[in-house]
Amino acid sequence: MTARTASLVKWRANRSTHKRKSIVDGARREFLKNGFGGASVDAVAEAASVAKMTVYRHFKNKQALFEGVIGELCERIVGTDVTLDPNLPVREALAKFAWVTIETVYNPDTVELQRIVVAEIKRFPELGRLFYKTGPEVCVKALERYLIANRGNLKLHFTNARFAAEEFIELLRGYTHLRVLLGMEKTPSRSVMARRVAAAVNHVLRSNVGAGAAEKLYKRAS
Amino acid sequence: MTARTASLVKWRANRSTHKRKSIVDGARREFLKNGFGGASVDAVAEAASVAKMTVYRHFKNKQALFEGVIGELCERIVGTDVTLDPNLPVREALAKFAWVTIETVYNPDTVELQRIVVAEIKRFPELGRLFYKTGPEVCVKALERYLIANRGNLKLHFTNARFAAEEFIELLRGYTHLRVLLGMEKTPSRSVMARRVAAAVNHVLRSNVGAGAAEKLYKRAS
DNA sequence: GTCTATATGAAGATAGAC
DNA sequence: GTCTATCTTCATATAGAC
Repeated sequence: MTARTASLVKWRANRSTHKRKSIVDGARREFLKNGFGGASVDAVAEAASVAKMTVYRHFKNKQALFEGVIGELCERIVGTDVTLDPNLPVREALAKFAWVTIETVYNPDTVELQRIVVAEIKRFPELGRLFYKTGPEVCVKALERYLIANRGNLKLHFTNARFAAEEFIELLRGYTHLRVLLGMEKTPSRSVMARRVAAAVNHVLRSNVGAGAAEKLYKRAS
Repeated sequence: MTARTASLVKWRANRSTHKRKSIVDGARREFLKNGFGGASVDAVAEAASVAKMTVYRHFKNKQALFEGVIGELCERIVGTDVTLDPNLPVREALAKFAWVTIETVYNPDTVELQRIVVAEIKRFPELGRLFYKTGPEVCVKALERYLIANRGNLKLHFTNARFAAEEFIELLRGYTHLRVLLGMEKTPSRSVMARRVAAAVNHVLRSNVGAGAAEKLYKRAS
């Protein structure tokens, strides 16, 4: 093989992976916007500036494409930093964790992802589990571990760490989340989020710091 | 018009409304099982034991049928008794309300309805509002009114009744609801529900009655 | 009002040239 | 690997007899 043909092969491979990426990007936009049924492969191809056949070259069928896109989304929505800093005072560690979590939960892409996963749960049951394991469960487990580790240090009011962790995130998410899912409200403002952070932290610690203090903790944390 | 033709007309009208009902029933089953896109009008017609044309005779198109079915479902899922009994002690009134609410929330039909409404929120934005107004909002408002009315009587810990009411229902629903929506768990057992009832009531009253007591309250209430 | 039979159109998937 | 053009299926919606 000459140097010239080698570089040609390489260029082709690069172009191929590049196209694959643009297909996945286009498919993500289309799926998030219109759902599985609403997004046509034609639309995906057009969004990716690619011929439809090229889509089928890279993915066996529409379902494989969907699974690929949603799987990738699930894994990247929760970043790496969902641990609670053991060096901070407990209240601050909780508040910082709460801020990271609530911003992820209310991220428009996350909301759209949850909608579409719930919508297609019958057709793709595995995606429901994947979403839960890569998203909510990661957060709950991190918090649970932290609560257990700090059980002795502080007067925390819980008998079951897992249960307490879930309540924490439940209160953090709040009723607003339902309205957002139902398309009645946009992403909540920072002050609304601050209120939720305060509610969650106060509940697990059983004390009374207002939303203002939570806002300060946000500034310090970010 | 003779008596005989009159009765014939009446019989025909009855048959027509009867068919309409069976169409709506069949459509509800199909839509709840397969969603809007997954349910074909053919399937609806077959489920209703009716020719497809008859479906189009009663409903302009598939979307009108869907809106009719979902609308009807929304309105009947929340029964009439979402008021809090002012004659009961506060704790019992709250627990009774909580039981009625949580059983509605976790009713399989309700879960499926929420899934499908969320799924089709882009295509049918009004249905999201309808669902919220006829379901969650009714509960929140009833509780909010009750909390305001009883603010003076008892040492309740809230500054904003609306907010407290939402937190109550949020804790009542619990994290389990997410797992149910994601298809990972079935309808929770009565003991799990009792735990949730206790969590919600305790939170709003800031005290400590366990799930066992809530179970007793359930028996007394039903 | 209800049925059988059919038109219309959209969308998933493929054939074959380059 | 990528494209244009095409096939096929299936679901919405309608026409016309009874």
